[in-house]
Amino acid sequence: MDVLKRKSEILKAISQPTRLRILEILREGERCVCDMIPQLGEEQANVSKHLSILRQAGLVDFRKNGVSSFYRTRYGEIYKIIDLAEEIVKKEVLKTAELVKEMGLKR
Amino acid sequence: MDVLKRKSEILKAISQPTRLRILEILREGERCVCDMIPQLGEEQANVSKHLSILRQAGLVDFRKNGVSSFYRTRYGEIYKIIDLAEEIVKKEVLKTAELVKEMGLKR
DNA sequence: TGACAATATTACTATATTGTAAAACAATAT
DNA sequence: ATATTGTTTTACAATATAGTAATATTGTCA
Repeated sequence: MDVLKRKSEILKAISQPTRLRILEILREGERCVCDMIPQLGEEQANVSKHLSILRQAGLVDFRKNGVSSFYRTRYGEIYKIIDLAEEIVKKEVLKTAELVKEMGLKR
Repeated sequence: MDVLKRKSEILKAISQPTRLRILEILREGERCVCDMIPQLGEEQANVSKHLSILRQAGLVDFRKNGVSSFYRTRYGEIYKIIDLAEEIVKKEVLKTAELVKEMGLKR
């Protein structure tokens, strides 16, 4: 097994916008697909496909109860990763704000 | 600006195997493109393109010195993200190892 | 100036990804 | 048995991405 490729797969699976939103929902704990669909406002088939990508990437577990499927995240690290990405965004915003401030002063 | 989209962009930029390798080289500090190419064993044009993707994603800074370009990482968070992905891989390996052990005992 | 070296860009092809629509499944209710 | 509900899978079209080859750009040096 190639660790590099595996790391790439994991990060790629996390990186897609709809999947980020799914993971955000699962941050709270186990959730039924039927609950995710309205929250996401995406086609049911689309949600299902993104869930299957997260499954294939080994990032989520799921169990079936009757006709319903319940998903949950497998690794807390996923959220640490997402939060770090958010920190980068925050830093960017901060940098831009400072730049604006500087430009303002120089008028 | 859409934070979700930006997070997605950042993680996607990091997730590609060749770019992960580039970022691994830059972990040590600023590096010249001319040093990266032989280390990566990839086409010059390909390396250049991946660097431009990292630039566009705002993850690296670069400066020119004569004909050479020197790149460096902009955010330490990038490496925290990569290391967390590696932790997930390690956990997976551990799980598999335990499974193998269990199966071994049950023979 | 002209040649060379390092890097970036463009053009192109092959492959992957996303979203949607339609069909298939499986569990439950009628 | 048939219908219904929740979910997954398949098929397809549009778009994005990665890699390679060729070309352009820029700085340096003879």
